[in-house]
Amino acid sequence: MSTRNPFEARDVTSRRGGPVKKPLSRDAIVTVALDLLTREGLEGMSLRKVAAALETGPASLYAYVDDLRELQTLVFDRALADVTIPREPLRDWRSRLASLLESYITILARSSGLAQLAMNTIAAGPNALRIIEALLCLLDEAGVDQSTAAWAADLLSLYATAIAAEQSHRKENGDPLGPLVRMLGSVSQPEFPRIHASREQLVSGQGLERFDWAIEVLLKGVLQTPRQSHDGSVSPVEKGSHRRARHA
Amino acid sequence: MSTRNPFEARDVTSRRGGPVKKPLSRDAIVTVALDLLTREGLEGMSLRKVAAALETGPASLYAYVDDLRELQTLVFDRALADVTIPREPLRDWRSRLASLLESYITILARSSGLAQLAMNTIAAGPNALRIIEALLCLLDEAGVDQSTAAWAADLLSLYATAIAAEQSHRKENGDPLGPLVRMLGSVSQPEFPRIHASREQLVSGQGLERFDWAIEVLLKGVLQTPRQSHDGSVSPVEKGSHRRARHA
DNA sequence: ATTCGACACGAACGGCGTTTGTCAGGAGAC
DNA sequence: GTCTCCTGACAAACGCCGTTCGTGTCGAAT
Repeated sequence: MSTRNPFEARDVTSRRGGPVKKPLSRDAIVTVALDLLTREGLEGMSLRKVAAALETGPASLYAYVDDLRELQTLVFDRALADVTIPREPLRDWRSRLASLLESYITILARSSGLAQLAMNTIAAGPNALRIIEALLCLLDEAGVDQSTAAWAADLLSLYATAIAAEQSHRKENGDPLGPLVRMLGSVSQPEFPRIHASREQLVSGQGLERFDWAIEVLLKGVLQTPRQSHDGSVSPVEKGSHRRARHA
Repeated sequence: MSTRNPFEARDVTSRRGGPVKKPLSRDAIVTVALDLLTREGLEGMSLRKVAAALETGPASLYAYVDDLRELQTLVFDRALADVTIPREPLRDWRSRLASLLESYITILARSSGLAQLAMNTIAAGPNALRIIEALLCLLDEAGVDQSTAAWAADLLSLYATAIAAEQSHRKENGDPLGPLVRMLGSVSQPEFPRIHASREQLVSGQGLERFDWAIEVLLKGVLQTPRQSHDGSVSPVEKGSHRRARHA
């Protein structure tokens, strides 16, 4: 596998063409693949199926992507293009941050295929960067120092991805709660007393309710937990230099 | 696929046996599969490979597991058997909780195969329940009400799983930081100024450092964010009843 | 002794990702 | 204009996968 940056578009000029079939392009491949992923899940996005949808053979795709993994990465970033970055200047950062994460989760939870892909793919494309940049801006606006914000952005996106996967998994099963509820329902009280007592709460809070609580938790925690300096203490001088850097 | 509880051991008496081959058993299958997963990743745990390691054919495994998915679920829970639940009564809950999560992350991050499996599998087996029960106990000891603890346990385990996956992914690549660093290193400053400024911090803090900070964040947040009751307020009466239930 | 149920497992089916090799078309050089 | 080279297009093939089907064997029950 090459070390070429997969997000730089190769200038490939399609040699195929004619009155009947459209020329292939990476854009078309990613578009079709995302559609298949959304409708049929990760297994529905095989190279064969993508190629068939484009009326060609799977080997043709290798002129545009190195392998399936690269296609998956491109598809994931393409999906993130739909995430809305809130930009109203009069709106408080907290609300905008919650909206950003909510949009992210909504996009990912749209289909279990996408959520599953997100759980296994490093988000490093232009759209992912757009989102991280927005997170960092919002955290800065919240008064979080740059160093802490870096880790907080990671924490928030990790959690958002995990929540999206959880929601999409529940959405996928006709029985929305599925095997987990069956397991919790059959838990023996002497063996697992607290689980037994909490079994309804463990699966409660679908959609926004649990998300809202969790964002509260994460933001409260982040705002009160600046990253420690190397000697383990948070010094007022460090805070001061943070403020100066901001106006540079 | 049946609705049988996969964690209840089927009483299967092996009909195969003899001086040369050991009788198959579910335990042996799961053990071999976990070993293969650890050494060769998720793709290394195919039914064919597991069967070959047991000197049989893949079809033989269907007497013991319904399908590959069930085997994966069993393997995941088996791996969680190694998670250490801290039980020293004189040790404070915070320290024990951090140790529990650290043990969980260590086990999962042991191999990228296991971490990947954890990202795609609902933890609902006996060992997973053991961990959730311990989390709930510790949160109770921290003074967190039952309702909030239910969600907090979920939040903590989601995050721990995601961190483990992140760590295992980095561990797997010889270049421990890999494509993400390359991407961050080539980010353009005018387009993504905050990412550019934070690019080193975004990937800093391997191992315990970032984990310790994140646990601080999550615990601070949880302790200050009880779940709202249905009418949106937290009432002292509700806290009272929580305390009474505790001594019941 | 006979029958039944279930483990054991090879063969086969349909599917996958990827590589190899051939063809055809376009660009560039002469 | 002709020739050569490069590259997109893509069929065929390879090796691998999960699962089903069918057959054989053995032990328990009658």
